[in-house]
Amino acid sequence: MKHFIRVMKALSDPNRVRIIKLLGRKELCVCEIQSLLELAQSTVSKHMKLLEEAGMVEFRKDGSWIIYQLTDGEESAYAKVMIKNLSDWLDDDLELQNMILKLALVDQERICAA
Amino acid sequence: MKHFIRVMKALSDPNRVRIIKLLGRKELCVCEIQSLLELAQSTVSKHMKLLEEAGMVEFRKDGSWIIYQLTDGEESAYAKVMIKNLSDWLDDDLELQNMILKLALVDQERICAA
DNA sequence: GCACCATATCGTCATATGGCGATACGTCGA
DNA sequence: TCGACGTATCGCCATATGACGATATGGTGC
Repeated sequence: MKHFIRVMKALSDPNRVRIIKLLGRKELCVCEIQSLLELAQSTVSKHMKLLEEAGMVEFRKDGSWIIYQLTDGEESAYAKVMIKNLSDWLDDDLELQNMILKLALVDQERICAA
Repeated sequence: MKHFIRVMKALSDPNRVRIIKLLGRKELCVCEIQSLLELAQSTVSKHMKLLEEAGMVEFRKDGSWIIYQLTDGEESAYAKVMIKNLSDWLDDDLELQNMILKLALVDQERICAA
């Protein structure tokens, strides 16, 4: 129950859902997510921590960059199913579409906040 | 996005998830849910309203009883999928198992709080 | 060592959430 | 009509949540 609730809470915030959708397209570092969502860096950092604790994202380090990607879902069945569901859902969301357009600009090089 | 968030928020509370699981077994009136979950009647009523707004439950009247059941999911694709998922999930939850045992006692007649 | 950048953590604030009791509404039976 | 029961709504409170800025941490490069 606890694990399930954690996944549901993780997906109860529009910005976190957007992060999942964006990561479905491409792995991203924190500052890119910050730039795409137009949130304070500390806010994004907190969101990523929650998503990680829910088993939905994982990260690797590249220098001082922390690069997040969706998990394969081996650790959390709930997270795995929800990631799968979300890959089909919400593609008609306008705000998300705009972010994905911006994401295309990042496609070649990392664009960070500062 | 709004609809999706509404479903996720509806499922972000353990008591509401328990209600969904119980309704998966049997339609129930508010006072039965109140008795099974051991919550105040006003609390249950509020939960049911949220679940209804998320498109997860619907109700019919039987005298002064309001009898809730899971929706068929025609109005909300998100609710439909989550109800389907939950039918397989969380069966190992102990608190839920106890409630289902109590539910068996209600199987023949309605047992209400007062 | 020192700046600089990316990220995490902390403190604070406004608002949302989940709980309760009190009360109002609606139905049924006497 | 009145009382009893089932339910909904309201007001209140404690805690959780999501946002921010300020500050700490950790890696890069000079």
